[in-house]
Amino acid sequence: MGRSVCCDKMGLKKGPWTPEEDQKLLAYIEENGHGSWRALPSKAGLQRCGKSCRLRWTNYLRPDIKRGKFSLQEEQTIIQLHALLGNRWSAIATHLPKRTDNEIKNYWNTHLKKRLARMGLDPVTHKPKNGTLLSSNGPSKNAAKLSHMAQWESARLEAEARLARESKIRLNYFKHQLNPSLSPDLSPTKVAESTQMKFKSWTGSFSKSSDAISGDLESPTSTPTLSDGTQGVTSSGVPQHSKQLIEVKDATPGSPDLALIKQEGVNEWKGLEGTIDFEEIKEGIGNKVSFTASFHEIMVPGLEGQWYPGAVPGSHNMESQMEEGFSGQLLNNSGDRSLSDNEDAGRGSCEDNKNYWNSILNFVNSSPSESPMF
DNA sequence: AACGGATCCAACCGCCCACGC
DNA sequence: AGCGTGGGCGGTTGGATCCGT
Repeated sequence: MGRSVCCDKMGLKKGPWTPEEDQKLLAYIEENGHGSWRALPSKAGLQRCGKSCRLRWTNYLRPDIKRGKFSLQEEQTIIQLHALLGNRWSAIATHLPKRTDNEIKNYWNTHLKKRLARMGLDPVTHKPKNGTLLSSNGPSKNAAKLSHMAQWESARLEAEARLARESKIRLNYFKHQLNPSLSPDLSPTKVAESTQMKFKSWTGSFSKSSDAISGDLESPTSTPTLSDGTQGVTSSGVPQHSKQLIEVKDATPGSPDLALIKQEGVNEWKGLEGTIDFEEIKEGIGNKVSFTASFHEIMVPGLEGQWYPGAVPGSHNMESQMEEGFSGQLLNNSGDRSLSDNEDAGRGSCEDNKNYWNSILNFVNSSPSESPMF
């Protein structure tokens, strides 16, 4: 497999970046985007390799990076996730908004790892080194429980991470709906191709007068019918078009929010839990404006091959929910989960789980002045 | 003040994987 | 199928800074 020629062999600069280099890189990316990292340095007038530029951008210059001291909450998140995921810094970083994997990795290596070691916990396994910590039932039994819980949590986190990725893609998709020029690669088809998602999609034209939209919708194409009577999804994720949607109201052109729709043969209105993409304004006559629109209801996979609407029901702040939701739920649920999970799973193990995290966090939360270990 | 060890963290290195040809 | 390339990831390095003696 080919390997890119490293920087020094090409006579390119290495080492710390100067403010001038940062400025050049920032200015170029702000104007052109990064595109191909390999081609970027010459275009931006930098004597650096593309990889160095990419790292500098992703770890330092990117505008959505939070720098500075880690909060207590962030520390807790890192410790919890590291216990479950190990050194998978990028996976951990997905749960810490605005922190880079490199920063988290450094913080772990320089602060948290040592702190755990001082507390008598193995930084790799997060288990007591001598088997005495947290032990009320005997070291071996406790260790077995911890291992078992860690396996469950790890599996659960894998699923969480997958959902988080999908939500991120969905978020980008909504952003694409708002401003396609910012994210040209996030068309419905491309998004669906890149993840386990499908789109119910309708296309039609209608007119708007005053604040409401109503009118007939017609479809340019025919589509397969699903078993539940809804329309237009292909397994490949390529949107199909439907004749089913016949009326629309309470929708705002350009808005990704909810709309009320009524399907053929159905009397009641229902909220479209997806996004509405108004493609063009065709004409305006008096106070009436006609639109050509396409509607995409995002479907995400559930268990046993079922598909569910992917939007957040009733949400009027979909974006913030998707950005904060999973990591927030993850953390908040670490204790509450024990009360809401399937009771057949065993309340005792849930309590152990809660105690496990509490015990870790109690130690971590203890300031040096409060703990004899520091 | 000077020195040396400890700590921090930006940056680099090397491996891996996905993708296109 | 094999190769070249781009990019992501985790591990490591080394210069800068801090801190104790």
